[in-house]
Amino acid sequence: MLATGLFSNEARNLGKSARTRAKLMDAAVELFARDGFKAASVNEIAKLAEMANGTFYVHFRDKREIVQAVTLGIAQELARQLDEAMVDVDDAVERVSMATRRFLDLALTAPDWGRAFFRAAWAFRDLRENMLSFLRADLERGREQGAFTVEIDDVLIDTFASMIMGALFGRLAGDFGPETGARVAELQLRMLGVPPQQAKAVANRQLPELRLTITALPKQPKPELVPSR
Amino acid sequence: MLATGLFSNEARNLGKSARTRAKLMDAAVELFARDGFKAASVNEIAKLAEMANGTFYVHFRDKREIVQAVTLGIAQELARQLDEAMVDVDDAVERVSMATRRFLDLALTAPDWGRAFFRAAWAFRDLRENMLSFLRADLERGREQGAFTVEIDDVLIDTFASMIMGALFGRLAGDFGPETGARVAELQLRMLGVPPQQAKAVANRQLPELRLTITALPKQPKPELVPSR
DNA sequence: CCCATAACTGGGAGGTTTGTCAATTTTTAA
DNA sequence: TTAAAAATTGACAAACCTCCCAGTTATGGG
Repeated sequence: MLATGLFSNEARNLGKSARTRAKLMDAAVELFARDGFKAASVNEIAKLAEMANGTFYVHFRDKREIVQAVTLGIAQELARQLDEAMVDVDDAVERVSMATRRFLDLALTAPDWGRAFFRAAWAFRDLRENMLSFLRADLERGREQGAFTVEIDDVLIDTFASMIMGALFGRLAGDFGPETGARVAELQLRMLGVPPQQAKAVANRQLPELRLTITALPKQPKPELVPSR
Repeated sequence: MLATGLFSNEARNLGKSARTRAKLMDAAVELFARDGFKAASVNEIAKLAEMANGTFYVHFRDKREIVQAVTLGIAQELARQLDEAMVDVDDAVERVSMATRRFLDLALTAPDWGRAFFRAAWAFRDLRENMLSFLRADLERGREQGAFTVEIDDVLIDTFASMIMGALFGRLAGDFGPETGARVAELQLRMLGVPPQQAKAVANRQLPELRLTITALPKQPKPELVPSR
């Protein structure tokens, strides 16, 4: 396995230990995506990362620990990217539509990450709830703005998330194409009480270009101010 | 393990072979529900069914085969029960609401079955698609009756199903209470284009008593097709 | 450059898993 | 009743798993 995975890419300028750790995590993502957390074995992870079995235990106490590191890393990075894409969007209708569409685009950009996230979302409640808190904020904003007529409760939040996860699954399985995100966003807005015509219009609004590279870990605070080239 | 599971119950008047097979399937349901299809081991299934490891292989060629038998059995029985509960309901709005609510009630009546179904629905496409065909029929009926304004396509069907599966997960995890079914049905009807007030009213309509016993297998029209060996 | 220390290796202990099989018990039917 | 057929058992081979550890190699601060 070449060190081309997202974690490795992020760690490429760090020390040897960090690079090895990242390589293991990239291999783990690939296997978690394919086989699930339980079925993926440490042996196979080490083998895919091209190192001896024993090396794994230098960097992780046990399998549980790499599962935690990987799922947390994925969730954080997805949340960060999503958040970044929406910083300057105030309208809740736009935000909700954008979150669904962007999330799907993002997950499809790195399908192994998407698959691993899909598994993690059902398996780890805390990770799931962490992601949902962002969602809740946008839904409540929509009520305040008078855009959503539906009552907001836990079941709604969860249902909304399930719609996204279902779409993610379908996209990853190749059942649906790139237009899926817009369609699901439209259905979500209808559910929330946005008039059908507006729901369709907003959900199909063109989004700014998606930056394709994912850098796995939170970035350095600020790049130096450099005169544009 | 006592022979109290649903498959065993169904097979209690059949020959010894069928009873043993059913006992293994009941044990398998329990473990599939808890650990998933991959993580559950044949050893453990046999142990839980109180028989020697070798006996398993008399009744099933390998693990794949019992997984298939169990998931098919669960899906068929749930579909049968659902269908039976709705034979005399013609209005699509009612049917759609009822399907969601009944499905959840049913799955909660036999939580292990519910959990195994939840896992199977994501893992086995054919099983999933088989269930969805029923759904599609009701949604199309609703369009014909002029009750649903939304366009019906594969993404809609899938999204609709995802909402149900999400609710199932939440119910099984104990996150939500019995009112969840009605709430999700309401959200679904809103999404489909039913006016909010009507959606709420229909989704909260009292349902006739749920028959609590599940008989696991449909009456077998013919004897075993496959010669055992 | 030197060498303390960090990183890595690979074999292996001890456990579990799948699937087979000869021996034994139970069921069935003549 | 009895013998053939069916069901069941439990030991076992072979593969694979997790985690450990003694020995080896690579790294980088002084």
